[in-house]
Amino acid sequence: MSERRTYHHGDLRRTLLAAAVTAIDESGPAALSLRDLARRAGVSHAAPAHHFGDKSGLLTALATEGFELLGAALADARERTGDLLEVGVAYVRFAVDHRAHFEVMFRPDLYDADDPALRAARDRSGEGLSLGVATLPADRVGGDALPAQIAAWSIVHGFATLWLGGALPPEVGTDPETAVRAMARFLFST
Amino acid sequence: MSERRTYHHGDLRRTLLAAAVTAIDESGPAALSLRDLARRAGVSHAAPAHHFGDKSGLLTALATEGFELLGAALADARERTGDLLEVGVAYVRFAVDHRAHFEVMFRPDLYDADDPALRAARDRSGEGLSLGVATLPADRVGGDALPAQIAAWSIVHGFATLWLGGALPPEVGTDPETAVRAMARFLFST
DNA sequence: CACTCTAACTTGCCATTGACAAGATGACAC
DNA sequence: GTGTCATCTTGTCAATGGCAAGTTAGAGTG
Repeated sequence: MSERRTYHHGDLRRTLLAAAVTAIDESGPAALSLRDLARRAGVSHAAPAHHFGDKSGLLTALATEGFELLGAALADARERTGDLLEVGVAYVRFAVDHRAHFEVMFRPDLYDADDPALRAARDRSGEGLSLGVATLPADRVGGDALPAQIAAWSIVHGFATLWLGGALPPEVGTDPETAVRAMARFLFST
Repeated sequence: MSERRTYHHGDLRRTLLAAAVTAIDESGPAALSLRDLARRAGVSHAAPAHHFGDKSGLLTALATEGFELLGAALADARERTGDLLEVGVAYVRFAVDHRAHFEVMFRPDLYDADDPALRAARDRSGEGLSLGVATLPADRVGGDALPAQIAAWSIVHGFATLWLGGALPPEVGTDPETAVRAMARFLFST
């Protein structure tokens, strides 16, 4: 980043995506500036355009990367534990650990939601959760699995969003995983 | 808006907030431009600054208005029905019917989250949900009410966010209220 | 009614940004 | 060694947010 000897950067695309993550972590996706990313990467102000076309192109790439990471995290949790609760915990953990990705992924007005690569990654990550719901006993889910899927997704997504937004009261504590498990204990205690 | 005879607009503050809602409904909060709002209101490009200071000031006012509307909607549902489910439905309905407000309210990087008026409105609207949870029978909630509150909030907030983001599969249908009720039936059927 | 005071709004300006066009560089194939 | 093309740069333009200084009208005061 600091000292570049060659005219060609060599790995600018990934460098820019990493810089975007840092910048968004610092000040949110609204304040993101392509020129700032270029400065962070030590390249000219127009270099990002070559790799991503425009700002929404860069965010499309970032969201795609995010959906791929999320899909992998959910699949891993399911294969390791076979337990829907653990898949849910992994969802929240992903949101907290990859805040910048997560904040872009669910803001389709920032990127091109019709991009084929993005759609594919998004669909794959969606499978992660529905396969997780499939680990529930059939009599628990009932005839139609859809409400169970929507419920599971809403719970973890809502919690993650509220947590990231700082909207939850301080009594919830500082560890999201603990709070998610307490919530699950309440919901499925009956 | 169209024909202004007097030098003073007379109701510019509210006009600008209404224009902001329209603009955000059209293209999301990221694309919001103060100068565009000024054009919509038929005033000069610097007029908004007089009422709101800067962009984040305008969004602070919009978020405050949103929290007040949400608080009123939740209180109304609770007083009318005394049923937590109906409070939850009102939450989702608010998000769908006041999309622009909702999208700003939970994006604190866009506004000044420490503004006193905003904090007051936010706390009042938060009460709406916790009082709703208080309508549940005590043995259902258990010793600590916090997990129940977080759960209720996460469910409706997550559903609303996913719905607005267009992330839910098309099989969910076109009426959010129906989907919320189906989800609740699944969660509390046991 | 005349006068003043001030909130409401305007005009003009500057730095920054996203986007585009045209040019410079160098890695790689042949 | 030569050409070719992706990669990156320089230069430019319109639009934006924000600030400073000026203008207007309306409300209050005598």
